Amino acid sequence: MSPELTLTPKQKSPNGQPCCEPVVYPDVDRAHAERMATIAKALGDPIRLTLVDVLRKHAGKVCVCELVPLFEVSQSTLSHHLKKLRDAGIVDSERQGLWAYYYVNPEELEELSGWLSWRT
Amino acid sequence: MSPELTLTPKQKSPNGQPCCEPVVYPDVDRAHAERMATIAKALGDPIRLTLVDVLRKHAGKVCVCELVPLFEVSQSTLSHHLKKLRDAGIVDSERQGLWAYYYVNPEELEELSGWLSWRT
DNA sequence: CGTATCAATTGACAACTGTCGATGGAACTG
DNA sequence: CAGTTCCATCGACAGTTGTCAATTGATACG
Repeated sequence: MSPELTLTPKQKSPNGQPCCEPVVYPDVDRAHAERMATIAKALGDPIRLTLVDVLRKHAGKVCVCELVPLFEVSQSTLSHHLKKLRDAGIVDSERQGLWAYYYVNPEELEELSGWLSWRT
Repeated sequence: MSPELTLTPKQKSPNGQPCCEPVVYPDVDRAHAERMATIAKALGDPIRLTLVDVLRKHAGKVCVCELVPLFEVSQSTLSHHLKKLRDAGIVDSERQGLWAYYYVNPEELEELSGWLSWRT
């Protein structure tokens, strides 16, 4: 399964020398990696990932009061998760009277999505 | 920018009633969400995300001693990050003499990648 | 054998996370 | 105005995270 390109077999380097020079470098720069890691971190909790799933599959805005009963956590915990998603830019919300409606910003997922589905 | 489907405008529910029934449900089940969240969490740090980038773009196995100088953290911190990636199943390693070679398990990224690139 | 090298593990520590119950503020109802 | 409802925020708390320096264990060299 693992790629079987025979790599340059390492030799022990002479005494006092570091073992090797770096021969590989990242393709993503630091800012790029930080933005994507922020998004990934926000998705790194089952509740938040499911929230994004619900909001994304439902084309439109969803009231918080419909989201709360989907999970077995308190209302304040859910509010906290929604805030994390907002802070990461993945979702946004809008107040209408008593209710708060949430929706996904699909563009914010694109960078990570593109990187993740990179092929050869 | 935001989807402008006019949602069923909510009415205040009669006293003592909850505001609404949930009308939306997740498409992902709990186990599915947990697996993907585990992967996302592992990618939720810039160093780990960059490590995966390096390992993935380099078709083959990369020696830890080449990875360490790419980042401004100590060897033990990098080892810790590699362990997290291993624990999540994203990478695997192989010892050869003194050296440890790491490589990506691309299949482990597919589930999250597929979910993330979902369209309408 | 003794020394050097690479990488994993340990222990420590501050920072952050997920959770809850309680509180607060805005907006609607009567 | 007084009472309700929805949702965000606060304070607390145990658990996890990212980091380092120091140690350990395996392997190689002379």
